[in-house]
Amino acid sequence: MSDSSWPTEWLRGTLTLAVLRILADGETYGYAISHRLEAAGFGSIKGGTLYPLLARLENAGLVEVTWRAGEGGPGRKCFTLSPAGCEEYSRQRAQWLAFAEHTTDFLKDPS
Amino acid sequence: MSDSSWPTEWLRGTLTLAVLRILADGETYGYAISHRLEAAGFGSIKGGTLYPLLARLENAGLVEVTWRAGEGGPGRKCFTLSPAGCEEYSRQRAQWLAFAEHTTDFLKDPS
DNA sequence: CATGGCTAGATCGTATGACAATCTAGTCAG
DNA sequence: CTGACTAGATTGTCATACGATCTAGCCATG
Repeated sequence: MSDSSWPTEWLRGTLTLAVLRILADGETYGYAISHRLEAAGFGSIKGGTLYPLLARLENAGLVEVTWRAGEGGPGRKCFTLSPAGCEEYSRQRAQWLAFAEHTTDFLKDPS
Repeated sequence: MSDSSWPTEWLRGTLTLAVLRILADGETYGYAISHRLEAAGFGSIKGGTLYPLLARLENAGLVEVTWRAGEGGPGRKCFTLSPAGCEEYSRQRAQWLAFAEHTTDFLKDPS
């Protein structure tokens, strides 16, 4: 439990969903997202991973972007879930819960 | 149920574990593994995915390989879990169960 | 006997995407 | 002025999943 870094291959798939999950809590920005991911046990996600991912979300119309002047720091690019993003999040969330259950069963069942 | 295979990004991470799971039932060969994966709801895994994966397992010393003459067909390359493979499987299995629980909690908890 | 279909394994080229390293730029403390 | 921290972004590299394709053995049909 202590170190709790999951294999990166597992995180890769979940990362988009995890980001959607965080965005579902309300507007945030990249830097904060990376900290929340780390706090949530997803390890430290690097800029080279996170920013392209956010760009993909933006590109897919799942998030809306606003620039805000930073308080005590540089400007922030803030992200909110678009309606399509909310929908996509619910869909993926439900699907992941089903997937987790499915794989759990698969691993537990004898043959 | 049947048609909707999971997003490939999710399968990617789980695929190795799923193969280990199947190998844990005893000796099999590639072609049969791909059928069992499909039957288990992992979609149809192509040769270009499965054989390199099996080669990686072999390379890592997690499986042992035997050639057997095919009954009514070409020869088969049969795989068994090595002791190290058994250990690795238990480890990954436990870790995945924990991971599934962790992500489930993460998705369910409000903020 | 020739053809096509099934089993079985393997390889190649392409595309995706995660990561480390690096860069710019703003603020603040010393 | 310098260094630390926040914040976003880019670049190059590496791993790997996939589709397509190939070889090869066996069988049934025509």
